[in-house]
Amino acid sequence: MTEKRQKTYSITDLSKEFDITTRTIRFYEDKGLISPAREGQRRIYSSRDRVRLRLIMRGKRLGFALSEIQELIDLYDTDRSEVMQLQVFLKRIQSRRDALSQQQQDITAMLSELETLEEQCSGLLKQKQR
DNA sequence: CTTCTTACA
DNA sequence: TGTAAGAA
Repeated sequence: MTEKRQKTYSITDLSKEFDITTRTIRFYEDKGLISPAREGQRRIYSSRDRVRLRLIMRGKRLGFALSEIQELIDLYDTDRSEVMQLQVFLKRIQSRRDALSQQQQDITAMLSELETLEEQCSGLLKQKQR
């Protein structure tokens, strides 16, 4: 009596919910990130697919590559111990953080260079105007 | 009217 | 990823 009324969604339902186009959803499917059921040609998305899409969007926000997200998802439904899943996830987080830190340093360096260059230019201009 | 595939930008 | 085209 505890039927899990498996709610299903059309591709447009999900596209609206996540503010993405149906093209994007099919794109992710091509990449193997999601595998919705089919009713003939139509794609039928389960609540499980919906969760996956949610994970994909989160990964995207954090700047992870689709390939990285895919790996995490594959692990998620393969190794249920979740240990390996977390280990890989930690690595991803670390490398992402390293990359951002590097960018932050690069930006700081560039701002500094621009500042000195600006000073030199304005100084040179004042000389010529005298 | 909604979704699908395929091809091209 | 967006867009367009033709079929279902």
